[in-house]
Amino acid sequence: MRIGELSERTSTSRRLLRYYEEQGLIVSRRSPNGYRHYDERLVDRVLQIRGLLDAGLPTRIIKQILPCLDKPRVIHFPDATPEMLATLELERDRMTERIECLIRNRDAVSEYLDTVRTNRRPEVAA
Amino acid sequence: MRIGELSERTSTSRRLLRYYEEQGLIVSRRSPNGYRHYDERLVDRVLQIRGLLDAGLPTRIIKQILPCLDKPRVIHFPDATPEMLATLELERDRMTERIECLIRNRDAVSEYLDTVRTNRRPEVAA
DNA sequence: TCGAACGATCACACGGATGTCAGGGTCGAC
DNA sequence: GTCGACCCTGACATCCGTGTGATCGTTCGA
Repeated sequence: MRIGELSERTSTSRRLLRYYEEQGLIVSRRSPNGYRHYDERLVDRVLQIRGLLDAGLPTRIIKQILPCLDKPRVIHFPDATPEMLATLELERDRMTERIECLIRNRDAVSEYLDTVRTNRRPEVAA
Repeated sequence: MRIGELSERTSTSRRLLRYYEEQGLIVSRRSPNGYRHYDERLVDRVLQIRGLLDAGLPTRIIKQILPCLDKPRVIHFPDATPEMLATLELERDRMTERIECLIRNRDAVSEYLDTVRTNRRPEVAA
C-alpha cells in the first residue's frame, strides 16, 4: 500500500510516517516513480510505534526494541552484542518502572473516582 | 525546606521545580525574602510528577490527576463537576492503554532476551 | 566586611515530535 | 491534454520539557 492508505489505517499523518522512516523505525520499498510502498505488516508496526511514543519512549529507544517484536519469533542475534543486550535489559527495566508508576497512579485515580461516586455528600476522609 | 534541598532530594533541577510550580503542579510558601519553602510531602509529589512525565503524560494532565493522589484519602468534590469526572475517567482509561502497551512490549523484549540467551548457551537451557 | 553559596527573575536556546506550506512530479479519469 | 488526487522533498513553525546564563538580592561563616 502507499503512504496515503497507511496513513488512514493508522491515523497517522503522512508527515509522521516519513519521519518514522527517517528515524529508522519503519522501512519502505520505492516504486520507480519514487512512491513509498508499504507491507501489510507495517500497519501493526506503526500502531506499536505510536503506542510506545505515547508511553514516553523516544524514537531512539523504540528503534532498538523493535527488532524484538517480530511476530514469528526470529532472533537476530548474530548482531546482538552483549552491550546491546545490556541496553535492552536496561530499557526493559525502565519500561517496568513506567508500568508500575502508571499502575499506581491509575489505581489512585480509580479509587478517587469510586470514592467520589459513592459518597455524594460533603465529607472528609475519616 | 528550600529549593536546593528539594532539588537534591528529588534529583530535579531547580529550574524544573520552578517550572512545575509555574505549571501549577506544586505549590510553595514564600518567606519574607521571597525564598520558596516546601513541605516535606513535596518530595514524594515531585517524584510522582517526574514518573508521570516520564511515562508520557503532559503537565496539563498531571495537574488534573494530582488531586486524586493525596495520601490521606481526601475528597475534593465540592469542585468536582461531572465533566471533570469524565475527564478523569478518560485519562484513567488512557493510562490503562499505556500500561497495556508497555506490558505487551516489555514482555516481548523480555521474551526476546530469554530466547537469545537460551540459544546462546544451549547447554544451560533448562 | 567580604566572599561563597544560595535564592530570585528573566530570557534565550535546544531537542524531539509534529504541523504546515511551498514547489514540483505522477497518474488516472474525463 | 487537462484536472484532481496523490506522491515527493525541503524548510520553517510550534509546543513542551529542559538547560543555561545574566543579573541581582540574601544569608552566613571566616
